[in-house]
Amino acid sequence: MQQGYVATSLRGITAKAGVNLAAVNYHFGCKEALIREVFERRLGPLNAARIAHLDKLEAAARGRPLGIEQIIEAIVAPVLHVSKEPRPRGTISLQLLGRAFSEPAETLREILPAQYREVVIRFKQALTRALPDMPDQELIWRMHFMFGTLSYTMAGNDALKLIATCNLEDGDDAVAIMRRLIPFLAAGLRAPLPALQIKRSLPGRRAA
Amino acid sequence: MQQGYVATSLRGITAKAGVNLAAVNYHFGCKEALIREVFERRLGPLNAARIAHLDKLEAAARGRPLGIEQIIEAIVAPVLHVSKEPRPRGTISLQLLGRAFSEPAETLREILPAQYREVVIRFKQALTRALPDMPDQELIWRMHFMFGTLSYTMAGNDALKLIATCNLEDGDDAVAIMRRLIPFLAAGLRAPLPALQIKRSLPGRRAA
DNA sequence: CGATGATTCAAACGTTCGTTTGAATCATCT
DNA sequence: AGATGATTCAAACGAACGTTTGAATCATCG
Repeated sequence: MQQGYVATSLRGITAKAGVNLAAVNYHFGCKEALIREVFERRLGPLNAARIAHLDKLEAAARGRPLGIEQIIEAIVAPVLHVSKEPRPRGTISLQLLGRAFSEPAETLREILPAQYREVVIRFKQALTRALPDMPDQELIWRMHFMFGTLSYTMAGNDALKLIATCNLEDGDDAVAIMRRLIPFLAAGLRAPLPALQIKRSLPGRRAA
Repeated sequence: MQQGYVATSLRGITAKAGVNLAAVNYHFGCKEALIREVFERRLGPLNAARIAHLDKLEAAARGRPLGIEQIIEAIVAPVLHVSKEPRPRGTISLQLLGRAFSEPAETLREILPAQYREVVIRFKQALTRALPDMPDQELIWRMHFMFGTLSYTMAGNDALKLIATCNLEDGDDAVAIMRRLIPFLAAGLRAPLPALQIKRSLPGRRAA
C-alpha cells in the first residue's frame, strides 16, 4: 500500500508473503475483499481505541465538557500506539491509514465512511460541548481540516520533507510529531470565527 | 486524475479527448511525460501567482513583517482563481493538485518538490519574519501541517462529507471553504509552543 | 491405513495496459 | 499539381494484471 491499491499487484503481495498467488482468491475471493479486510483489521482497533479513550475521559469528567486538547489526544494517542509496532509495520500502517482517504479506489469509498462514522459522531458531540459558541457548519469544517491534517501527517509524505530544504532532526519520530500536532490543531479549532460578513476581505488587497 | 495516475488509462484519456491513442506517445513520448506536463501546466501558474502575490505584499510592507493572515492568503487566493474556472475543469484541477502529494506514482515524487521549492522557501522566509519567536523546526512542521490541510481540502474528499452525517449547506463553495480555512490555519501557526519539557503528557518512553 | 475435505500449487485464461509500427492523411511550399 | 515533412490512424505487440482451473499435497478421523 505504499504504492496505492491499483498499483499493488497480488503477485507482489503473495511473493513477499511467500505464499501462492491463488491463495488470495481462495481465502478472500478477490483483491477487493482482501484490501477490505486489511482496512478493517487496521482501522477497526484504532477507532475502537479512540472511542474507548473518549469514554474514559467522559466518565472522568462527570458531565463537564472536556478540554479540546483532551479530545484531540483521544484521536491522536491511538495512532501513536500503531506507530510503535515493530518496523516496518508501524510506519507502513500509518501510511496506509493516512493515504486511505486519498485513495482513488472505489471500494475504499464504501469502507471508510462506515469505519469512521461512529468516531466522527462521538467526537463531534464532544467538540460541540467543548465549543458551545461554534456554529455547527463551522465545527464540521474544522473537523474536516483536523482529520485532513492528521491523515496527511500520518501518510508521512516524503515530498514535503524534501521541500523543506532544511533537514529535520532525526529525533522527530511519531511521538514528537504528534506533540507538535496537538497544539496546532487545538488552536485551529479554537480560532476566532471568520468574518463572513466582510465580503471583500479575500480578493481585495487592502492592508490594514 | 480523479482516479489516480496508474488507474487512468491512455485509452480513456484519448477517447474522452476524441483523439487517437497513439497521439500521446507521438506528442509526449510516454504516459509519464504527459502527466508531467499536465502538472507543470497546472502547478506552474498557480505557484507563480502565489509568489507574485507575496511579492506585492512585501513591496507594500516596505520591510515590515507581513501579517500571518496575509501570508496564508497569498497561498490560498490563487487556488480560488483556479476553482473559478468553468466546470468541471476548476473542480477537477483542484482535485488533481490536492491529491498530487498523495499520489503513489514515482514520477510525481520528482516533479512536486521542484515545482514547490521556490514557494516553500519564500513563504518560510515570510513566516519566519512574522513569527520571530518560533523555532525553525517548529515552523517547518507547522508549514507541513498547513500544506497538508490545504491539499487535503483541495482534494475535496467526498468521504469525509459523507462521514459528517450532517448535510452541509450548498453555499459552501471554494470561496466559503477557504474563508473558513484561513482563520483555522492562522490560529494553528500562532499556537503556543508545545510543552516539550512535560514528559508524561503523551504516552511515550523517554531516555535521559 | 484409507477416505474425505481443506488447502496449496503450477499453469493457463482472458483482459487491459503502454507502446510501437507502417500506412494513410493532412498541411505547406516550390 | 506535386513533393515533403508532420500528424493521424487502425492494428498489433509484449507485458502485466486478476482470476480460474485441476491436479497435488496436507490434515483429520473412522
